[in-house]
Amino acid sequence: MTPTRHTEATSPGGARLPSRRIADELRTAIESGELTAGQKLPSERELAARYGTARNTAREAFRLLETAGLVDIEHGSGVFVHRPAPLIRLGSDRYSRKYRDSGLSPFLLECAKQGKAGRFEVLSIGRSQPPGHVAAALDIPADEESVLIRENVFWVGNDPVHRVTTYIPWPIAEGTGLLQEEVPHPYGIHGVLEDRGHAMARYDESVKARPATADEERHLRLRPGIWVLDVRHISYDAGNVPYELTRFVMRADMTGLEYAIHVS
Amino acid sequence: MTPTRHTEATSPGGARLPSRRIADELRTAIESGELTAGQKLPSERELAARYGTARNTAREAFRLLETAGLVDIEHGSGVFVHRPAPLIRLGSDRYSRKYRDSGLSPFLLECAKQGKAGRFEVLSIGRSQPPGHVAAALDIPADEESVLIRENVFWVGNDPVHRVTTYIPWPIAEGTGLLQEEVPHPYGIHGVLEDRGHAMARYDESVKARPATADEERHLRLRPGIWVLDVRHISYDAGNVPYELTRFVMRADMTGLEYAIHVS
DNA sequence: GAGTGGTCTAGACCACCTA
DNA sequence: AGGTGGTCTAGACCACTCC
Repeated sequence: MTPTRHTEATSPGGARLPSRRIADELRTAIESGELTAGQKLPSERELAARYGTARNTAREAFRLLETAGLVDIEHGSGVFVHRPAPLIRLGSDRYSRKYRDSGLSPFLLECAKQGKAGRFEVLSIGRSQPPGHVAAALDIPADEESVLIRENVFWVGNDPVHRVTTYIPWPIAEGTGLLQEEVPHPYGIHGVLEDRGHAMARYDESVKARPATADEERHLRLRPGIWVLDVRHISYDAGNVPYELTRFVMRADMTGLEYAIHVS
Repeated sequence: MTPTRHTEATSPGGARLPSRRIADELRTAIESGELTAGQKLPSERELAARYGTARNTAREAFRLLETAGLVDIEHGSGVFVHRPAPLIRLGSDRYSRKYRDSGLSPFLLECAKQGKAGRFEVLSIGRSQPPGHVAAALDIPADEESVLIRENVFWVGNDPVHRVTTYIPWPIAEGTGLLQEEVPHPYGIHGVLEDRGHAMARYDESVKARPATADEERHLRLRPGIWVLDVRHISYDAGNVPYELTRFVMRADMTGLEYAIHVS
């Protein structure tokens, strides 16, 4: 009940525990810059010997640091000071018409801007029943095959970073060629929808972070403990019709979002 | 190299491991709804006995589930199916003048909208040297005491949820009363700055997620493994002058962001 | 005080990486 | 092959919670 005050402690109260003590000393060395990103730490066995503990205790110290994002544990190789991954940044202007000349879809546009090689892989395409919250947002029936669903994985270099699911009301998608893998427009899905009479006038995005599901860990090749950003995007045309909903699940250690907001 | 395909497996390859097996069975029970949020799981000792393993193995199973966000482990009480915390949602219109009548600052406005009791606690106020990236963004010298810094913790109910640091160029803050704890304006800091000639015309926000630091775990009372949203907010006035930078560190399990974007 | 999780020991064997 | 982390055992004692 009475919170202990410490000037320097990183593990209040538990500083006496061997695993915390080992972790704290390594943490201090990392945060002070004495150990630099990518540098290899002593092995579990060596730390255990050095501190006179069981190997499991040294191991527990490494776990604490891994959970805090300070080290990367690599099976068979060793433990290394965490090396932050380069971010792919998504700007709120990525749908702007000013980039139309680039002939790139929003995701590839961002990759190009940031000098990265991006591509997307199609997981599935099909007409089907929408989840309830999608039906509600797009104002379509939940009990019919009322949406086209496209599932993609976006890659940056050799890393799968985004798991993307797009829902388009079937009456809008029908006959546009969006059932095929190859999107029949240089500007991507949004180009097709615009030709169909739905030009983006505004969009809403809601952002949450949460641990990855087992499924997402597989698709995005995540080690346990990495969180994802879960973004729900809804596009509206000039008539205020919601004509497209996309859910982005993005590995949070490699993704940044940037929004420019005008205040009225 | 050859990824194994499983129809039902949640832990590819490792399904043979006792800890994974225990975790997978509990995970299935949770995801199927057989165990519901808040429900108590068997104790480590009971699981160990039931599966004929050492207690540590049952314990490891619980750790796997905790990392995935599926259970909450409570020292002395037991392990419970994870009960998601209610979100505090921050909308991109929270600085809009249309809410001026409410007489609430943006954060308290959001709390009121969502029927929650919000308050903020002042950690520190002072004139000091800005960090380099702040100096660059606000276009002020990094080697002088050129900013006013206010550090707050925002509370929702009994939970500290946001750690907030605001930087205001000293020439703007000087003489406004912002050095005192009590902000001399019903609309908060932004009211004061507006009276000072800096009305918000637009703002930029960049969003990232990352594990909490030890310091943040303490201030926000987080258990290890919880990530935070790290938001860098810069306000611009009608003359395009950046007059305020705020860094929000928000516990990601209790925070949602919502943006409405107009496309041109 | 009984029951729960938290930490630790001292060993063993397995899985993976690098050479 | 040798070194590294990954998992497991069968105990022990500590710290916390709840009755």
